Amino acid sequence: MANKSDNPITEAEDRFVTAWGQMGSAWGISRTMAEVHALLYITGDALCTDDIMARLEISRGNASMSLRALVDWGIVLRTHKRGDRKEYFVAEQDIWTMARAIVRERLKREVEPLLASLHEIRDLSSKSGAETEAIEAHNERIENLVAIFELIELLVQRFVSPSGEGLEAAAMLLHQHTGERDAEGESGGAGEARS
Amino acid sequence: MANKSDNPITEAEDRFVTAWGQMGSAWGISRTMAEVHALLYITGDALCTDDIMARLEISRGNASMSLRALVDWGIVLRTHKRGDRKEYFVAEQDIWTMARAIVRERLKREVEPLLASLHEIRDLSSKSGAETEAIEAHNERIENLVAIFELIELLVQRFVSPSGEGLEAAAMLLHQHTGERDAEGESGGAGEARS
DNA sequence: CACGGTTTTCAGTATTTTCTGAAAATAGCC
DNA sequence: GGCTATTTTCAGAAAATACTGAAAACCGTG
Repeated sequence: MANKSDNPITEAEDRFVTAWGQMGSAWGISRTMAEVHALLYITGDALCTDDIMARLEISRGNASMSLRALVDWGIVLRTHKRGDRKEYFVAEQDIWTMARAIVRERLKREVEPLLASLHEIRDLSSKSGAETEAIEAHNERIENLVAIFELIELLVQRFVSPSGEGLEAAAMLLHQHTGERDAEGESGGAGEARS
Repeated sequence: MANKSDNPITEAEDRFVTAWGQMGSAWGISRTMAEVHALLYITGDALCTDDIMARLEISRGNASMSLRALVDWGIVLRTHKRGDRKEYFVAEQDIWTMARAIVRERLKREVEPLLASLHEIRDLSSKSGAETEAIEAHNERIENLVAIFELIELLVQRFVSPSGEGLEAAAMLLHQHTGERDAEGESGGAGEARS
């Protein structure tokens, strides 16, 4: 068997794994977790822990923890092959479903706690007896933050969460609404992936 | 002079600094940088390096580097006070301007490089002579990624970047478009902050 | 152009985060 | 239940990241 860079597809996969891993770490996700996801997504295959360990050269523990996290995020699913005791993992292939899961999860983990803090802070601030100009300005700043994050939460919930569909529609709507001036042709829309 | 938690506003400020710092680190921004920004935003004052060092208990070097980064991001501005040699810093107070700056910057730093990689990977992938079903599926996955990130880039550029205004409008549009069903009243919209 | 005040830089250190590897838990099978 | 294959956990190690402090650079002034 030849080198792993024997064909351009494998090379492309590796490059994608690297790029996605970097993106992930810039967004506060562990590089390895993003790489595992990248590998599962780009190959499209059901891989077992050993496949992933081998391809990414990581330990069993790391693979196990990353996979669990990805399953928790809802962008990777566990599967089995008949007659094989091992667990296999597949990435969600529909890119909008994936995007929704990611956005939903980040909302839950980061925006909601922040909003909870902001509400507490607002209560605390309004307890201040005096009503100087400085205090009013402070309160207004808090209000503005609460308002923008509530708006974000609302929008995300509307387009991303419950029923499912909607994000694409919104994207298309905006796309249309602002008028098309893109250079490239409409080759391969992002909404057509198989689920 | 009393304790620093002497009044609820100061307490609220500290809490906000902490919450914003946590949010920042979940999003791949250094905690301190986010805290410095939080402090400048929430106080609304022009503070000098020493003020910030004292309030956040950080070193001069750290303060200097964080401030520079914030200025680079375009969400903090340098100012001066007449008859004072020191530099002072103020946070952008308009929350939409701030949001636009942040989104724009992240697009530039993280989405654009990813897209560049994806384009290279696409070229690489298409070099594969053979056209098996597996290869076609691989190419389609890459196309889907390119499409979704190009859409994101386009939307962000449209609403966030050049002319300036637009994000609020979009938000309001969507807000309207999906029909209002929020429990709370419309107290204090996020768009009214002074610049 | 020398001086005091101010800011920046950066080598070294501290802290945080991530990863490993082996032991413990779990799960299917006979 | 006992046996083996597989997965999970987690204490400690390694790597990455952030922070400090002091020296160097900068900058307006006399």
